[in-house]
Amino acid sequence: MLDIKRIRENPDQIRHGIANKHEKDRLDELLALDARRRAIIGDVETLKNTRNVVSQQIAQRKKGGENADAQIAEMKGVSDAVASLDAELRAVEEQIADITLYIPNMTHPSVPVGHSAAENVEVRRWVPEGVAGLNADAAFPQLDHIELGKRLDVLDFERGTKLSGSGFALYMGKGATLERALINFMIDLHITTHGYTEVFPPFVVNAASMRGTGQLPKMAEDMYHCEDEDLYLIPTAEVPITNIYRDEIMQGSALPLSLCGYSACFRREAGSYGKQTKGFLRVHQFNKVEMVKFSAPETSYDELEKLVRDAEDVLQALNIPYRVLLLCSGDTSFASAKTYDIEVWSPGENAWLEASSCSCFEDFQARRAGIRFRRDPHSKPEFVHTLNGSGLATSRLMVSLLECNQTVDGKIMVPEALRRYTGFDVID
RNA sequence: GGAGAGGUGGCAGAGUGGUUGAAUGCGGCGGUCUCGAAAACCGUUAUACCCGUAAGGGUAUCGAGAGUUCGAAUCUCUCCCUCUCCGCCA
Repeated sequence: MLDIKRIRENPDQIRHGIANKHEKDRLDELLALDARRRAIIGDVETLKNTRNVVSQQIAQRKKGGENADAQIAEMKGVSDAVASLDAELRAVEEQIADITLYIPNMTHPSVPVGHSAAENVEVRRWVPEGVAGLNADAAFPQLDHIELGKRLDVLDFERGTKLSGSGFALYMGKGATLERALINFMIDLHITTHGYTEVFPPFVVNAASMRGTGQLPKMAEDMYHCEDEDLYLIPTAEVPITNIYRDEIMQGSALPLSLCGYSACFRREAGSYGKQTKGFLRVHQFNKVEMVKFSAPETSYDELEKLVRDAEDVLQALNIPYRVLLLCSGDTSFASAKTYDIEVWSPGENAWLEASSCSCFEDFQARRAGIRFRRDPHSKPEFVHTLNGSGLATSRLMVSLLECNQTVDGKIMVPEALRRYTGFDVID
């Protein structure tokens, strides 16, 4: 959510920002409502002031045994006027909220303006020696993760579908162990060498939390919803972890605060038919370790760079080839001001797969969620800047991990760094 | 699922329908005292919005909403949430 004052004072800038993200522009309507709102407030507060003053006088007169019928009659009219103005004000404010909740965050000046993924900018890539399709020819035919998973009996997409429907994976044997090892490895790396505090959040949250991080109202169709309780399955641990401090005022000395946690992630992926859907490429439930930061405004972009490096560290430790993209405005999500995607290499698909998305939201989420901080015990509360990034999602990572480490005889070598977590060196 | 209790400031906890934005205590901040600290004492300590260059002024907020009233933290109704006990259960 943007500050209404900022919109009022820089309408052209906001108009550009909305256009850059290809969202609907309802600014004229909004500005008219805003003007109406302030006019009503001026009127109604004057009336309320008279009411308060005269009510005091009535109390005084009654105390002194005087008659106050004239004042009481007068105030009856005032109260009626207040009631009708208040009703109109509420209606106007509702309309304002309806519009502002759909205004996207403005992108940072360093974000290239563009329409689609084609205009994203690769900022760097990290590729170890001998990667098939990138800096070497394949020495043998590269199997994809589905084939590998089936042959080694570690991934069973057919039975996952039987259990829950398409888009639900079933890990078996060493595949299940590898998944668990990966999660533990990533969390340990972040909490021991990157300074994060571990969190284990609920996987189901209320509507207020979803509104706080921006999933609601816009993304309602993409989420699993429990009707009876009006609760939502989280699409990412960003939601519960960012909302930990919703409607709170943090101490400035606590910033920047870095949290990280694992969660299962649930996404309906409504309307994604026809996109890459096989195997792990697009699933309704996957595992992810999420990093979340709360920062003072002046350091948030430094924190974003660190966040990306923290995610990259995971991939380098696992020897997985990747590239980092700076997303163009049109590909940057609704709530984000600047986003880097990290894509891992899939020899089986001969393509890059998005495995992480690291974003700075500036105060966009903080405004919605009411997350503030005080620089000093006496200073005014200010909104924090929030950031988050996957560190990382295991499903796409698993694709790359299996495919990049396959051997000519169809086994998979476990990366060195993971072995103390898996307890085995090879899947065969 | 059954029965009960309760939601007031950072926390604890008062509050006959009329200077109650709200007593008191704790905590926080500033100060006095001290070589320094503790203790004690004094002072101070909510947020949002509107008008205003500012100084300042105004309005709202005691879980949420509606009602009664000239006037509601206080009375009525509805809803939400939390807690306790019983039942069930990983």
